[in-house]
Amino acid sequence: MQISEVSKITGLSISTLRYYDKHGLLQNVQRTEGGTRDFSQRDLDNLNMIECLKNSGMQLKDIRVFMDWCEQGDSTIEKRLAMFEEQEKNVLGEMKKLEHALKVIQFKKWYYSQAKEDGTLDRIKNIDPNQYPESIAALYNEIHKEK
Amino acid sequence: MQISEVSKITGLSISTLRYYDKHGLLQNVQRTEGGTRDFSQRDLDNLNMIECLKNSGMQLKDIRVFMDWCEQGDSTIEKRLAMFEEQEKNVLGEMKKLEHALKVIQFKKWYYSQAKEDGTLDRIKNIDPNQYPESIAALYNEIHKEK
DNA sequence: CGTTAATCTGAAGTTAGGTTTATATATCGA
DNA sequence: TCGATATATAAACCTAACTTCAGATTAACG
Repeated sequence: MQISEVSKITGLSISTLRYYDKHGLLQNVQRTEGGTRDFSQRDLDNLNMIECLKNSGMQLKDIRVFMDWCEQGDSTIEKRLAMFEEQEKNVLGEMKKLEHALKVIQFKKWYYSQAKEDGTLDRIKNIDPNQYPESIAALYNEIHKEK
Repeated sequence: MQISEVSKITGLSISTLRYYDKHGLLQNVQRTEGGTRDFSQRDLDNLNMIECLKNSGMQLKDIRVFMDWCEQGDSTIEKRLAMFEEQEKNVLGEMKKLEHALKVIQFKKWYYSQAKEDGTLDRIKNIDPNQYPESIAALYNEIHKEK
């Protein structure tokens, strides 16, 4: 499978694929007689795993370490398990942050939609929080509760 | 309030605070006679908003635009509302990605915990997916269902 | 008042994750 | 086989978001 084909399938640019190969994220990509890369299904699977780990917030250098472990076989099973356990924590942490950000954004959406109706911020910015409608007050309290 | 104090409160480094000021993310930070910054509660509130928008995945240059709009008053209310609506979509998209990544990670945790018990990948890597325990099969199917 | 600690500025350096460019080969359809 | 594409490499370039550095000034303490 040629690099342009893999690019289309994965959505990664050709230069990114070459970059990943060069930096050891794909192991032993086959080459034709002439030297052009010949990707296999296994390479596609690896690219999928890389994409997932990237989406989970992992850095390429750490993904590379993981890929190396995969090459090394059974002796690295425990390390790989530990890595996924660690990464699960990271993802859950990121999700918490996003959830908080989402609440702030939703509160602000309400706030500015009120201002839009009024044509000015004057009223809304002076409202006492305990006069917010119930669902908004709930958001507001979650945003401002201490950790 | 001195820069070192703000640094402690926000957790941002002193150089980051100066960087934000220089790049227009904070408006009109007051200065003492001698020229040292004198942060106000309003600056702290702005830093909080910046932190939130950053956590939601927004870039500093876009946050700067938003901060400028805030300075400009009522004429930018609709723009600000539109920005939060857009940002809500972005956050929801990010959360979807994280949720997918989390499923893959949890599947892999199970996979490698099995391998760890066995001491080898030999058995687990050859199991047919429809022999996975029910909860794992559910994960597996969600991971592999097409979009 | 002196000195130690904190702050200031502009400019250069850093890291991650690519992209672009220049130049050279390879492969493919007619 | 020719000409048009595709691919290869190394090296330079790029952006975001900071950090570090050098040199100067200011503020705080005893």
